[in-house]
Amino acid sequence: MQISLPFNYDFERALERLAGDPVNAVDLQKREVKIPMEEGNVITLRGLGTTDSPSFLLENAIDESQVDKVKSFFHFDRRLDTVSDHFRDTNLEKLFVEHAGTPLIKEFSLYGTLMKSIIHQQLNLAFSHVLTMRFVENSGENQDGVWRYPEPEKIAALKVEDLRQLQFSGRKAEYVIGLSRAIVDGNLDLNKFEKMEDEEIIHEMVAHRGIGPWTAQNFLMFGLGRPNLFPIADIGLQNALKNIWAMDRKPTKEEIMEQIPIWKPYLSYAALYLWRSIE
DNA sequence: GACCAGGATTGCT
DNA sequence: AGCAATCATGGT
Repeated sequence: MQISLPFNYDFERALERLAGDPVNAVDLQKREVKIPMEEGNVITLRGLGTTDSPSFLLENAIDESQVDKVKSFFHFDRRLDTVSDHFRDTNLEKLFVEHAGTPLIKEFSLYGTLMKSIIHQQLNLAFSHVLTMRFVENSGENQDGVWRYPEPEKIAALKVEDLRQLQFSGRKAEYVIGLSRAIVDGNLDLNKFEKMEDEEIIHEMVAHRGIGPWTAQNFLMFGLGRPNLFPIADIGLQNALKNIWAMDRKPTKEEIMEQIPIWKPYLSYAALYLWRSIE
């Protein structure tokens, strides 16, 4: 089926960012991405139009609800011009002109989002991508050329040593296995978060060992697609602000906090574009 | 060979 | 409540 949007949408930039994660199957030449659906099939989404006149070809959906899911993953219902307008006359104006029309794409798996966030804690991007790939190669499965995160049951049954062999730290292995176990046991229900408020979700998530503020905020941004998160503990964001603001040191948490009221309710876009600015 | 990376936990004041 | 040590490895 074909979909067109009544507002600007920069699919190229969205694909470029997706392509930065080797777990994703992105073809920049064909302008398409494969989406492993939880129902078991793989959907292909291809960009046909331009940023000014965006349209898409969506193939292999098994029903209308899957089409809605893909629309949700890619935020086809969220206007982006209002986001850039909000940052006019702020100290991020240039950044938002540069990235105007760039959507916040959700991860295709809530569980995968959480695992990836844990794996990315404290590590440089290159190495965290290596670890994430080892994780899916070892326990997930490849289907039609795209990697699918494993079921939490499979990870819950692993031993710390199994992940240590993949060069996970012992603690990171404990987090990954422990959280998978919590999901299997029903103590952590990622699906119910869909209908909850940001603060309530964060409060519940950080009670679990291995999930701190940064991880919860990342989950909200990239798992649920929430528009108003800024993981202030993130070194990358601090370095990006240092560059944008031409400082000779990273800004303090207090200096960043001053800007939060100005940037809201689109903090996630500020974070997304700041990350893009240093990639 | 330090020091830092898209942090979180633990134990000590 | 706030700080330092700890974690594992790769890049600079």
